[in-house]
Amino acid sequence: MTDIEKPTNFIQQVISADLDAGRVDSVVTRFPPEPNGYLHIGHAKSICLNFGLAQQFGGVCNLRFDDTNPEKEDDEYVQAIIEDVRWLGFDWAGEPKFASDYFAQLYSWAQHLIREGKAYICELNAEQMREYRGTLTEVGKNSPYRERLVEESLELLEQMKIGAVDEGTMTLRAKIDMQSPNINMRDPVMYRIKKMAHHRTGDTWNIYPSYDFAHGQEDAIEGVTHSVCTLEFAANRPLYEWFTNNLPLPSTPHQYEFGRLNLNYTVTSKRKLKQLVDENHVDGWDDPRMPTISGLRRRGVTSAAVREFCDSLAVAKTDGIVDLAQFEHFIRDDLNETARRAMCVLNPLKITLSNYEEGKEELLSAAGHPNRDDLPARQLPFGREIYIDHSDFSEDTSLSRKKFKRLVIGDYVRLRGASVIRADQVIRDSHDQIIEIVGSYVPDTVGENPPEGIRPRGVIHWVSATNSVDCDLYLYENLFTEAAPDAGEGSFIDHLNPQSLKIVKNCKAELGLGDAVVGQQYQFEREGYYCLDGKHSSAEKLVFNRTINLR
RNA sequence: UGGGGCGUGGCCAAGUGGUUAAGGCACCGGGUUUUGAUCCCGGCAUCGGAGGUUCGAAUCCUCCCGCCCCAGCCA
Repeated sequence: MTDIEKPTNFIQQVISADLDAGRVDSVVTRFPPEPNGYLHIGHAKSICLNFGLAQQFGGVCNLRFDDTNPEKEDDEYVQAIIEDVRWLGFDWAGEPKFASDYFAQLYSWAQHLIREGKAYICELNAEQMREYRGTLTEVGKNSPYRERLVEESLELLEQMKIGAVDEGTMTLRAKIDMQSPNINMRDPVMYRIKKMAHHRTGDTWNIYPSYDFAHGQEDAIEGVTHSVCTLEFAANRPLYEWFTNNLPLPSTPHQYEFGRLNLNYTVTSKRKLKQLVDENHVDGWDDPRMPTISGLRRRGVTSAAVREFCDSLAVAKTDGIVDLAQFEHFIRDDLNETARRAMCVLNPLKITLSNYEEGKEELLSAAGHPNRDDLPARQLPFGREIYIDHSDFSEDTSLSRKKFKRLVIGDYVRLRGASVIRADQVIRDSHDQIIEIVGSYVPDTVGENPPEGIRPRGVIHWVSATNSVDCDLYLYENLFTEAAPDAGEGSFIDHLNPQSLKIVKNCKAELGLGDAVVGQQYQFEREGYYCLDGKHSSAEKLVFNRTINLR
């Protein structure tokens, strides 16, 4: 596509070096979401990175669900994530993987560490454990259970596993260093008791491995060579390495961290997105205002646009906030190329062309796209009565041609794909509101320049008043009024934009839009990009979502 | 404050001692245009600060300043 060589990021450099030095034979990456929510644009960056890396180096990428905490996880999320990754255009190696598939293996590795004297059952409760852990500036102190006998720990772990121990009373901990300046190394928890059914393993287990005890081992089992995660896990890397170094693993993966994506005027935290859904601030996870993959899809954003955007992002260790305008650029860029053109009048104002034969209707042909002839042409019914948008007419005839390239009394304008017309007279109702314009058309100007002396001020869109389809338009704005909804005091909820959804009813769309299908993008010329909403649209009522306006 | 990480134009960034300091977004001019769209042309920084090393530093050293992450039996 582009002949400009893209600079390589630091992870690509590491992989190249590993390949060159023979440290790895082929690349294996993974995208490891926890199925506790829907994927969002931030995940898209990680997905494009991980699957992209595998593609670039001829390796493979796994989709792995990190389902180590049954508390917040659900199969609903598993299915949604699978759909979203597919929609983004990626395919994983083999079947999706699950951390829960490795629970038995993890358990025996835990026993291994106990036997090696590197793990123990601790009976400190949560509060005590916090006290013993120390703080950022003070070292911690050893748990009184730290030197428990191996056999005893082994037996207690088994008791925990079968459900004979109460939640919160015991944990399995790695015996590392309570004096470590890295708090993550102060005897971290490997297993905690949760007498809770797991969405895949049911009630087989009463204990579940912690993220730290699970992640590196999952990577090792799958032969992941480069385990790429976000910056906040950097402090966990020594622990990741401690486990991979102290366990008899089938391979030794390595962790690399990059900066997660932050976008202004939106939130990208599963917790906050879930709150928006749970408190009904939005119409579900796939509300078109949500930065979720499903929301973007419903909004009409193409997966190509998401991919292009993600590829434009730097993979580095800086944590900046990307301007929403950058994402919007890629959305428009793709839609401009792919969206079919159509016309829709949001705020209809009737124009009667007095010199056009009454009862006559002709079919005009318009291009499906200005510079693509592979898209089918459209048929536009044209007659004596048409609609234009109210905002395309002004009574102020002093407006300069340059400033107002639309219709004014006594002047001409080109109807897109049709004739040049002139406005002659304004008709008002009893409240002095303009309800109709009487005008005239210039014969033989369809696809032809008007005669000398007639200079249209501009080109406006229109639709037949007698042969069109009605529809409602959902216009979306940013969900938040603040660039950084999370910043400052108060809740991000306080910064919700009350104007984020505006519904415009009874719009007039060109006839062909009656056959619009979900998943097809349209550009309503001079208005913006739209798509049929799968949730609100029905046979009787067409509903279109505005993906984004034109610049 | 202990540990880890990061600071290049309004935003995202490339840059790994010698280049006129890439590119994209945004913005501002101008041209084309039956979408005030697209497209095209042009404009737009001395690199957090201060010292130092060097013939030469955004790139190396020192000190300072600022921001982010870690004190869940979350991930």
